[in-house]
Amino acid sequence: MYSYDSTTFRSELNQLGLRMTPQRETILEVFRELPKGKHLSAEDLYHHLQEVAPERKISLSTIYRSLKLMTHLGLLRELELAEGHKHYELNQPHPHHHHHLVCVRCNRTIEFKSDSVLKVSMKTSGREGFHLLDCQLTIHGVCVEALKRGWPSVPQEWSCPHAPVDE
Amino acid sequence: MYSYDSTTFRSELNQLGLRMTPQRETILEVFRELPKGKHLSAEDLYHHLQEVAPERKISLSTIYRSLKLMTHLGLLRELELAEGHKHYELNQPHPHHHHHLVCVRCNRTIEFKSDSVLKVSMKTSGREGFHLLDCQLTIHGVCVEALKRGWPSVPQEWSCPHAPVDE
DNA sequence: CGCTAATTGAGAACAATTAGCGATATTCGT
DNA sequence: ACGAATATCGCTAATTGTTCTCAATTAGCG
Repeated sequence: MYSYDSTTFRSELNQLGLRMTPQRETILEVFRELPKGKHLSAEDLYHHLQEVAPERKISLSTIYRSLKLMTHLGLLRELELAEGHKHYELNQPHPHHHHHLVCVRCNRTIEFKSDSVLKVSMKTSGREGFHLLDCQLTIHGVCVEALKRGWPSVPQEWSCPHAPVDE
Repeated sequence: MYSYDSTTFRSELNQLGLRMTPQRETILEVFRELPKGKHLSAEDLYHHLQEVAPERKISLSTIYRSLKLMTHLGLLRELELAEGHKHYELNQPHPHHHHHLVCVRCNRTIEFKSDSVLKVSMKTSGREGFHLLDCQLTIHGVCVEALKRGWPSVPQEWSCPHAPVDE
């Protein structure tokens, strides 16, 4: 296992004068059991619990509070994948750390890994004297399916097409 | 000048059956004159106009509509810098294209450039058959000042510190 | 110039998130 | 274990950022 377990979570909370609660434990558990590549919004999590384990239902407020806390603690990663609301996933260390490619038309999301992005992030944060927490490369594009479907025309002058041509 | 001018904007609009309006022109102008490294939210833009050029005041609805349109057209870039609301800046082609390093405590934002991120993005989108629109690497960290000020402790097990150690 | 459809402004409507507040439950010292 | 101190919970109401509705206006084109 490569990410937080309940015990580590508890001691980290206690170090900060915070407490472990069944709710927090439940939320961590849900994220740990989430299939790879899935991420949940607050609502998603709320409904998921209601369906899968109604006896462990957690109020929306608590969910919001916990997601924020756990993100702040580095347990979770907050994703902004252009769907209007935030999504969360476990924040995993290196070999599992990944980024996202998103189709701006159909919202399809693909995960990918990149050591060079990690390196750039470490180098940059180091140079600026930052303590690195997380780095997310989000690529926006249009997938072939969406293009075929004749979605609104794609403009010509984008930033990335002007990227260096070598390599 | 490396980005859209009003004329290009107009013809692009017209090609799509849309119209150039004083409001849209004003908004483009504001962004073009914005100092490097600054980005505005919808509210920011609204108030900026009210102060700087009250006679050209634009309604909030129109601002939201225009920001969305211009982002969709590729003129603007939508930034999610963890401040709760979206910020916008001109979307600039290669040598000016950049990414952001953000302090999660004080919200200070530093821009930086990276060819390797561009390359990763082009390669990844190409491999998945995506038409590349924009790529943004956002690094979250804590700056030294914030650390010194004794902000809430920083957790130990982060994702990026586990990154490959070679170089 | 005049027609048609895109656009605007104002406010209402929305959806996601947060705050306030008693009631409850976890932690820690004993 | 027990009990005090206080973090946390769930509820509801409030806020925030953003979108929608619709009548009035205006850009684009012949």
